[in-house]
Amino acid sequence: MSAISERRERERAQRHQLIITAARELAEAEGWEAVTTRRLAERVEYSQPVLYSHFTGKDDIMRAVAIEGFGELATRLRRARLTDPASPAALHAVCRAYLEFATEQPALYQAMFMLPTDVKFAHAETPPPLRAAFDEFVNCFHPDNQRRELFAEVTWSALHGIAALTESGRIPPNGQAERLDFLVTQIAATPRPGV
Amino acid sequence: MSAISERRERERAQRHQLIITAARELAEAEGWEAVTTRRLAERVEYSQPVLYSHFTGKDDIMRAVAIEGFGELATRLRRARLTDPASPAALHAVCRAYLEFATEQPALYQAMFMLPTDVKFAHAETPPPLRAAFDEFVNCFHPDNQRRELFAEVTWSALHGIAALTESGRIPPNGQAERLDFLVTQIAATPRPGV
DNA sequence: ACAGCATGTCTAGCACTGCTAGGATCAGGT
DNA sequence: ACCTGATCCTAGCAGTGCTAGACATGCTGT
Repeated sequence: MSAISERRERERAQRHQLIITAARELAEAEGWEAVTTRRLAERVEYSQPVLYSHFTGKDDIMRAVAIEGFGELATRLRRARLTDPASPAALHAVCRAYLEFATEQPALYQAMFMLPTDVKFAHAETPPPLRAAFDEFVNCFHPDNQRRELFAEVTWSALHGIAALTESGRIPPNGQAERLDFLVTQIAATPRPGV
Repeated sequence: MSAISERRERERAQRHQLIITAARELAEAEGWEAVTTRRLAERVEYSQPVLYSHFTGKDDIMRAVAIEGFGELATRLRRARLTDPASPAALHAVCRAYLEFATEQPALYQAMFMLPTDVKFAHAETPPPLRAAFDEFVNCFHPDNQRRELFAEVTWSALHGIAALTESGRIPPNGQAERLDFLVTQIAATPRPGV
């Protein structure tokens, strides 16, 4: 392997990442429906078919963006949890961090959790960063709690519901803090009949 | 207005409904991405432009399907609530009915709550059936509860999260009952520090 | 009863989409 | 110096939502 082909391989890897970043920026700026292969190719200053030498298609590019997002989400959730590891505070911090992530980067969040995907979630082939992000929720609950996974699953689902409905304009963006407080309070509560 | 033009208007109204039903069936059978204006036109046995004499475009057809769904959802939720109006049981029944609705008719649910839309939700122009559906959640909580709307909002969001993540394969379909039980228990609980 | 108007419908086409086949260009090794 | 293989681009395909213009039909005023 010559130095020249090494350089080529390096450039190829850079271009791979360039495509991912360009797709992400374009989606964040104008939405995923504006991310067409032509515009993307123009943006990375190559012709359209070059995209298909890196990815199998548009879906594959979106999947790459999503996986990049899983890593970032995991680190943000982890940092939030470790900032205040006391029991209910940690859950509250992680949940807030999750909602912030979703609102700050709506297109990225869409690629990760809303648009059709074939990324395996609760599965053996689950990307490790995704599993890591989920585990941040699990770790908010006491290790003795045998239903931690269930707790985490429902918490995550509820947060996703809030994020998704807010992003599509089906829930007013105001009062997010109240919803968050209420959700965390109830999840962390010891069941007692009431209402 | 002659009898003939009355008949025409009647036929036109029928065709309007026919388009909506055809779109809905096609979406339910093969997903919304398979609902193209050409296939839809072929299905109703008219040419493509006829669709545009009834609706402003594909979005408009999907909105019509969604609005039809809001009515059906409202009646189902209402029936569930009235079957067992006692306090926590009603909430449980309504939530279960919501999830059943989402799983039984995934494409319809998508049009209503997942795909981009410009239907106003918490707003003056909200379609009455949608408001009625939401009120079924509100009515699960005691009228003295000054935060009923918040309760309902978060409950709905959590259910939507579960439904959305399940439908897109991001959550395994098994264990839906456990998630439902847990959610309702926590929402109905009187807050007490725990975990 | 008939000309003219209005309504309704269709064929054909536009600009766009994701994706791909084929040829041209250029570097590498012999 | 030549061949080989990889790389990249131009051009094109089938399909998308949507629309303009032609055509036929049937209602209406004289």
